[in-house]
Amino acid sequence: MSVITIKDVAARAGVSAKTVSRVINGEAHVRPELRERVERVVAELDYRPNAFARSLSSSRSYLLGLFIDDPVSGYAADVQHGALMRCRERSYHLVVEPVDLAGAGWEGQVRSSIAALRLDGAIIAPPICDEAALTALFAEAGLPMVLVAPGSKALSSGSVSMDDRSAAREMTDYLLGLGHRRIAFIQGPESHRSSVRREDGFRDAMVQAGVAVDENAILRGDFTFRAGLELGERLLAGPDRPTAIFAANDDMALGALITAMKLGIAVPETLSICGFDDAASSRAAWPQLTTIRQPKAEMAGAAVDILVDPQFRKQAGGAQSHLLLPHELIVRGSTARAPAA
Amino acid sequence: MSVITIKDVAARAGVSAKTVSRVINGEAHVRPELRERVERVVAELDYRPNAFARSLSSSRSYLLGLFIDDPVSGYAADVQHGALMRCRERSYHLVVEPVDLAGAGWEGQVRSSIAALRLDGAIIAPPICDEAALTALFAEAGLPMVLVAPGSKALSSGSVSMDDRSAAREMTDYLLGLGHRRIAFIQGPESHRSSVRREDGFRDAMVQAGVAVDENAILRGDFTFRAGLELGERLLAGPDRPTAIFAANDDMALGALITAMKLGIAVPETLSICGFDDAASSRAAWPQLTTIRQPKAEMAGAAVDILVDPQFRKQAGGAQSHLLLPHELIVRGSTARAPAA
DNA sequence: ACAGTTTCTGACATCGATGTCAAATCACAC
DNA sequence: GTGTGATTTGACATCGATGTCAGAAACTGT
Repeated sequence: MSVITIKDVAARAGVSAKTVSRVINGEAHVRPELRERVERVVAELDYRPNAFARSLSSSRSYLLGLFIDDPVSGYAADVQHGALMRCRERSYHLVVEPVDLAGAGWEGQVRSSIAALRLDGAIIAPPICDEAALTALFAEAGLPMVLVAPGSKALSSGSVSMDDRSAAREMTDYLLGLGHRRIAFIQGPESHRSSVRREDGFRDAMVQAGVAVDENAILRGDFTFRAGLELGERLLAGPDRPTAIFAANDDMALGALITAMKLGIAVPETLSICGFDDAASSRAAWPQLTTIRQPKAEMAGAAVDILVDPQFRKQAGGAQSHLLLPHELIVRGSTARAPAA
Repeated sequence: MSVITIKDVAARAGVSAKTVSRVINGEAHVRPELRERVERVVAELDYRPNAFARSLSSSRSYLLGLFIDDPVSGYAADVQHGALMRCRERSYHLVVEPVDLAGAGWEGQVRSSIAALRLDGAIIAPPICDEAALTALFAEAGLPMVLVAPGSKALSSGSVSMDDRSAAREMTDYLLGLGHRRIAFIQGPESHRSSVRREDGFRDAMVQAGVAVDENAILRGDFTFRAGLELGERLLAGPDRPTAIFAANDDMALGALITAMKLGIAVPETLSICGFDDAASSRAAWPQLTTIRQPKAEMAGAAVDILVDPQFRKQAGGAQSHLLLPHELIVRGSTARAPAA
């Protein structure tokens, strides 16, 4: 017999299939003695329930969807890894679905995933978690969802985030504490809402310290390394250059760092640079980047928990928990006391 | 009615469920007229077949598994992306399963995925595609598999790879052509078989050019950035330092690059550095890395094709095609003519 | 026009689990 | 020993599709 079914187990244990089912799913109302007998047979035969049959009858899929904009980015990889590990612990599986909001037909793609896979829940990564048209699709299907680091909490979904604003404030305070006054800020794309919060935090700290914000030193990039290169050049080529650059993500900070090198500006002696994310690449540069550790994997793991835990799942209309995870300021070699001049 | 089933479509089109099924699956033996009618109703109702029911009855899951060692790496991300896109085109789904060969219990995990998900096929990424104990598990389950860039072709599985040896030879020839003679090679871990091929290619070129290989300048790293830092230091700190360093992957090349910077060695003027992979990070450094573009996404896509195409699937014992995809030498700023001295 | 093919089509069983519900068993008090 | 209520257990229907197979319809060629 190539595949072992629940009936085989039942026959061998001398009970009904239903009882075996009860044991497997840890339901109550099974005499300990029987339970043990069934468990032994399950182990003996190395029986594994067929997920499809189970899904079909229970209308639970044991599948979570991770919807993500750019699955190639390091950010995505960290989120995915966190989700994957937690899924594994809870014997769920993860289906990764790229969503290209720029391309046509993404709605159909998403609809199709929802309808065909009968996902038990959706995890939506930034920046697409801020896209109302997307979340509406899930809401419409009554699919519980958890947003990872959304710009704002939605009513119809759970969320897991960090406090971007406070984190940015801490970083700015740290720079101010090092004596920096001319601090440039490289902002992320407007569509990435949580990144907007970072600018808020930056301004908070500056205002509170009574330091004027130079609006010409607040630039907007698209989170890419290339943007960091170009905006870095814009900031550093002219006169009155800043003594510190704070970029809203690591890739852009790295771009600025490389530009500084090209221009022969010493980092951190003459210029401090810091990022945000603690991407893998932030350690793959020299000097290594001072940055904010964003708990990406932890957020994803928590998202899985919210979707899987019965206490959350029961909430009609989906999981509605909102978790805030702690971040951490990581000081590395790219920042130092402001130059004396 | 919240969920539309095949019966709804059948009723509305005035045919049997089986006929609808035929239309959906593009089977022959349906009168064009009926086919069209059914298609119209499917579109009208926006019907999507339930994947579980389908899987249960057809014992095909429309699911492919991607088994990967370290899902966080950039390499993994590229492979995954390639597989994902192709899956989407062919309306398959991808389940990513991390396999930690170092940890205990990975066998059980994999077995469980195979048994519970009834995958239609497995894509196995390097370096674990070279692990006989792992592939044996799939073979045992009769699950078709395709290895991505394996060290050697197995009989029981398909494979998709690039010619690592030739690629390394080309790179070495290129360095030799620039006048370099003292060329160091940073090798990858022994377990990563295809990387061993890169050393072969390096030696081929050196021997063919009649240049002696300095065995002290062939070091072994573990593919990490950190290894590149340390081995780079070992190569560059002493006397007789090489004029070029060829690393078996980009992360290590990057490490070496940073070390050179720390030591104040000008790249590429005094030292040329090149990598292998064309990882995203190879462009996020300055100077940008000369490297070999490995067709990662294409390989993964081809793996999907092999597993999905009926012509391959029919082969008893699994897909056994072996594809070789072209690579490309990408010259960027990190290499230059050897210094005159 | 008719037997012999070939091409369509649908009735029904089936995949392997879980939900429902009623029957069987047990525990305890009187 | 019997009645009451709680706990265990299993028979059977069900989820939504596809596989099988037999019958109906449409073509052959003579």
